[in-house]
Amino acid sequence: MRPTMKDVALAAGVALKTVSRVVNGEPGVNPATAERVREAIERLGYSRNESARVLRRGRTATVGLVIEDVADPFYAGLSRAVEEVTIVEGCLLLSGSSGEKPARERELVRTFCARRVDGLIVVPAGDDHSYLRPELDAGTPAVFADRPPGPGLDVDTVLSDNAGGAMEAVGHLLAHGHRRIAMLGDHPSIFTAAERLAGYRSALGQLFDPRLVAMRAPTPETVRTDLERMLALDSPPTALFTGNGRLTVTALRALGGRRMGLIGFDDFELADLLSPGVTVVAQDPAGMGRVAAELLFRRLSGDGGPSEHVQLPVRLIPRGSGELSP
Amino acid sequence: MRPTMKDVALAAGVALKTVSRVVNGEPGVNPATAERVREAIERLGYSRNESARVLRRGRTATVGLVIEDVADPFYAGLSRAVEEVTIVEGCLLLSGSSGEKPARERELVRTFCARRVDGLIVVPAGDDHSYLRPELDAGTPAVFADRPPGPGLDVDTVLSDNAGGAMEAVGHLLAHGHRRIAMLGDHPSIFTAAERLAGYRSALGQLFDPRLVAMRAPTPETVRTDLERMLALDSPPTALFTGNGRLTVTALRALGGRRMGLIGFDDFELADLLSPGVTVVAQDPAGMGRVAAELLFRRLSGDGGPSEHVQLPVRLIPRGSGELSP
DNA sequence: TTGAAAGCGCTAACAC
DNA sequence: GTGTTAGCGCTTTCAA
Repeated sequence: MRPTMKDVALAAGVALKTVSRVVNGEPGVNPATAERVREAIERLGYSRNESARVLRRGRTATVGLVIEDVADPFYAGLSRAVEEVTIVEGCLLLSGSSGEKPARERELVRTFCARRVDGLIVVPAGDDHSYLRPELDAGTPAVFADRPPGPGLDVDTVLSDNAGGAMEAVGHLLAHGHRRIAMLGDHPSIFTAAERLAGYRSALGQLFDPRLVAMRAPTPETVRTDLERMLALDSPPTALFTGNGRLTVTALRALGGRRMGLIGFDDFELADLLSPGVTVVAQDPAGMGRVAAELLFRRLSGDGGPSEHVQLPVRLIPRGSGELSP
Repeated sequence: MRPTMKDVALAAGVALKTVSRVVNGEPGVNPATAERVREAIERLGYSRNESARVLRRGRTATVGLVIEDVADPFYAGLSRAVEEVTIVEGCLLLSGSSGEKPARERELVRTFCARRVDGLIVVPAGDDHSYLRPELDAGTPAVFADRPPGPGLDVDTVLSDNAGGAMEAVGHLLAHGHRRIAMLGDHPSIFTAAERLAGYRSALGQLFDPRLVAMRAPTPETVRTDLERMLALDSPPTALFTGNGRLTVTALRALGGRRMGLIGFDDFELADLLSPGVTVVAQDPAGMGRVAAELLFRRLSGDGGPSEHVQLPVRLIPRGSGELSP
């Protein structure tokens, strides 16, 4: 069907290896011969079969990326940054969304490994990564982003300063006079959610009140219910800290214009256009992707040093909602 | 390094072919033998080398997706839908962002083809796709989404009803009493931008005024400049039609709370939370991705019928900004 | 039910 | 400079 090197060699009247040399830009080919080969390539519409090349060389020039959901702006930004670095390094990106399901994460990683990706960047959904052991031992490096791997796996990680960001957010609300500060977070089995809860708690100290905390997978209904319950308390919250971008938006809808101190973890588009503007603790998804990818490519180029653990700073952006008084 | 079928065969005391049969679930293997093989596979941590398999079989079980930018919510939604279908079909997704650069689109397609993807889904950046001819001839089907291919290429397409949506938007503003309706759109060399401009123009008829139209790659500065120019006219616009999601958001910022009729093409998160809510013509990015992917897989399973051209409906969602009177 | 041999398209190692 | 040979790990074909 498609022409092969052999076909090109035949057409150009040279040996197969000469075609290979031309295709790969190897030195030591007579310019005239090379020209003849190039002409045959053009004429036959030849393009190198990468599968064969990969099989022979052992490197696929492909990186696998497992995230939670490409349709989530945070992970979309991360993906784009990973892709950017990957392209520069001459590699391609295989990617897949786990949808927060450990089984799917595992399935994706397995599939990527069967395709012999050179390396992996994983935003884990589960917390048992023992299945990665053989792959790591076989020399496929992995970098974990956003969340660390389960116990027993010593790999590079790139995480945001989740606890610090939450502390800063709550501290900011405290500084503006709030004493009853509620938190809506994702299920604490998710690393980032647990870290942010820890930061929230430590910033509140004595003021901590478990009735002002709701941690579970958010839907419009659960958020509404949780908020209503809290607002019906004897001393209701005057401010709210939301544990991720989706929660912030859902909470804004549930609040329906009710005036209340609010700081959300994660920045989101249009946060500045709402009134009041929404104060957020901004992460840097693109930075996270870039750093993770660069770390991976350093490993791929032979860096065998001890595993690195990068913590990315977060940034509080005051826009109004976090500066309301109680 | 990694164990091969040969290693497994040796360990299990069978021939290589028997291992192959077990790995691929082919019938006609003695259960006891199969068990022995499985045990050896487990013990050695064997996993099939897909590159070798691909080389032999000719099919990669991989689909290539070229979009404009994963970090754009529209394309992120499309990607996720494509991924969904792809996974169900047992394939993997290679994807890349063209960043609206024809050269990069071409490069990505080339690279994907060199990896022998089974099929392609392309949101084109350029309008010359003659380079795809050899790939199509070699039997790699392609589906174009969001925008059609350049002239001379007869492939399946999945497009939104861009002109119809624009007409509906402008008609809606007219019905609410507006007569001076401006349009901000992307550069008309982009298919969707041109189509939406055509719809705008045809809905306006005699009311069309070229001074109320600005079509160019949007940046905060250009949008601000264009709007200021229009608003300084003797009879300034009382309403605005924006040609895509990014433009809508940028225009909202530039307007800075100024009360003005507004309908944007593309829905966006939080459009309902602004005040007034932003009326939009919503596309269905996930539907587009799904339909394109399904079309591709129908081709892959042998459907050789004439090329299909799906047009997806759009939906006007009134939220307030499009219902303001002049 | 099992196995031996050939070969997918390419690159590495070595002649010439 | 150029060509020959071997073999990457698998599936296909055919034989036992």
